[in-house]
Amino acid sequence: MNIGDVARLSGVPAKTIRYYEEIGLVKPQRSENGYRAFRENDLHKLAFLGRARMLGFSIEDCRNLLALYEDDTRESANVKQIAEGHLKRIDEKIEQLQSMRSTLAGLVESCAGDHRPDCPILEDLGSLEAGASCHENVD
Amino acid sequence: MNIGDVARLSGVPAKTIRYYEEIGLVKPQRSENGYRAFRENDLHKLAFLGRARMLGFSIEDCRNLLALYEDDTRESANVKQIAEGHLKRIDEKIEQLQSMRSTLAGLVESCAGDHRPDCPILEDLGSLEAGASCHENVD
DNA sequence: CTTGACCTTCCAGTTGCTGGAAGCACTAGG
DNA sequence: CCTAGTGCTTCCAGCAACTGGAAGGTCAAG
Repeated sequence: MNIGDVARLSGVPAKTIRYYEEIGLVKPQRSENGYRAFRENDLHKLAFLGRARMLGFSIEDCRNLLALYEDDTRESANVKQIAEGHLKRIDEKIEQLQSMRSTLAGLVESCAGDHRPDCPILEDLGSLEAGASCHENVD
Repeated sequence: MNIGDVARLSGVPAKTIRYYEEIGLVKPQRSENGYRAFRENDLHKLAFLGRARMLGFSIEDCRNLLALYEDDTRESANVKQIAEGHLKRIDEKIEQLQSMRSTLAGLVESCAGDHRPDCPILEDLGSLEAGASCHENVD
């Protein structure tokens, strides 16, 4: 199979597949003409990666999960541990976003949104006290 | 004020302040010795930026908000529009994360997490059907 | 006069791709 | 046999929003 075929079948864009090869996640063989030659196994790996990425796993998590996927002697505890770690990170992110959301929603609601310049949103943002002390990374 | 002072007072790291200058968000003057010389106004802008970033506004949003902040003839409707747009993006992100979360939580729960290799998480990730058709960007 | 804290610039790296240019490879049609 | 069109290759650049570090200038205290 050429890269276009696996791209279609796995749902992972060709560009991304080349990138995954570059960082060592897949290692397709090469045909005489220099084209990447994918086997069934590669296709499965790519689908695996696509799905894992859709669930928000980092590339490094994916690398580890893939290693476990390929390892018949794995212990499911290791898989679960990675998944739980990720779940925790998701929960933290959700909380952070919800906290942002509630602040922002409050501000939006309090703003008239008319032709006048008065704006509680800008007033809040401009207040020195509001943020000078706390320091979170949102991402 | 030197950069260290405004960094302390605004809560924005010095590195980040230099970056903000580079991309034109602040334009501090310079002292004889080449040091950046910040005035009260710059300090307020930086605090504004810090707070806006904490609420998840993009740099481009911040640029626009800052312009409105500085513009006495603004209409609060413009501010509100930016804030509402951002609020919508936050809500979408939250939904996406919650959808991930529920899938992942289900998988985690179904995994024994013991010394045996059987693992529903890996089985799900490995299934071709699961993700080949849908294509979202998570961020 | 030296130490240390501060400041400067510039360059590289982060995460996970994505777009584009330049250039082969292959297939179908005239 | 030539050509057009599609698909493949590599490499380089760029996105967001910083962050770290090197190499060096500046300033106040002891």
